[in-house]
Amino acid sequence: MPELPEVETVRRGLAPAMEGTVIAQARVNRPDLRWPFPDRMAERLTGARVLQLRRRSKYILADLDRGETLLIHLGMSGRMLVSGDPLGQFVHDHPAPEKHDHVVFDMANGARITFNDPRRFGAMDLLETSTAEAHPLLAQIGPEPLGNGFTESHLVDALKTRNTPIKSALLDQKTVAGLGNIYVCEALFRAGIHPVRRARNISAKRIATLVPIIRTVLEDAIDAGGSSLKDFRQADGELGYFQHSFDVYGREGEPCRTPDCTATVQRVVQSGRSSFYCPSCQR
DNA sequence: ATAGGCACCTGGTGGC
DNA sequence: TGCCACCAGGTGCCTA
Repeated sequence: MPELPEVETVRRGLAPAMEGTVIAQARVNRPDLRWPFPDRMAERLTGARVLQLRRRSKYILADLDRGETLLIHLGMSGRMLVSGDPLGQFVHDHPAPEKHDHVVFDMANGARITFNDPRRFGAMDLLETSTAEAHPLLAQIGPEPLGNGFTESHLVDALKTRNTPIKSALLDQKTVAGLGNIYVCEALFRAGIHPVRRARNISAKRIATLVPIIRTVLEDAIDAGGSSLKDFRQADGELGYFQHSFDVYGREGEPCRTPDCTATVQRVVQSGRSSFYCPSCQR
């Protein structure tokens, strides 16, 4: 479930097993995910110490002590399983290898990180740390929604000329980083904005309301994900997989959750993807 | 420059 | 049980 909150949850789950620790051995079980891995990736990772795990949009960035940064994207189906952690914080024993385990890091502290991705829309690359932000995959991305750069004036300016549905404009990572199909639907519901409306036709005042709403939607989801980390030991160890209660996403035909609203959640397909909304609350 | 559609890939679900 | 159509949390690339 990798939108920003899930990626942040994964980052937080990986941090205690990886930060400050040497990658004793990195192994790759195939030559590529969405793209070929960089040259000699396993060799370049093996023996490197992870200084810090960062997140930019839906990317995880692992800064290494060799001046390189490992970039990780989970795509649609990517998972990071932590096992064998000596602190007993995660799945204790290494589970049997599974289909689609593409990359494995054995850490010097005994932890094992397994990257599993059935659809292989995920990616890994190695960047020079000092110029990481200039990487083509990162350079065009808009402000972090939980950072200082995501302001009402930014969003108003970014959307006032966009002749595309507000749903599409918010999915565009140049507008704001990290939103995906679920949280755009949820944010538009909370803002009372119909997903099909053209962005430039929505008043600046209404667009401005989206800023705190987007922040809150994402923070709520991160809080929910973070709490699920506590369940790791007895759970099956699936990092980044947690329950979340949605107002509209995936609820086609079910009643709107707004008090006194009698409408049912509708689904409309926009550029090939489902949008869920309440036709009464969202205009 | 911007907008829309396609492609990449596997697995789960529901209908016949 | 088998087969098939359809759906899924992302995003780069190609075309108008």
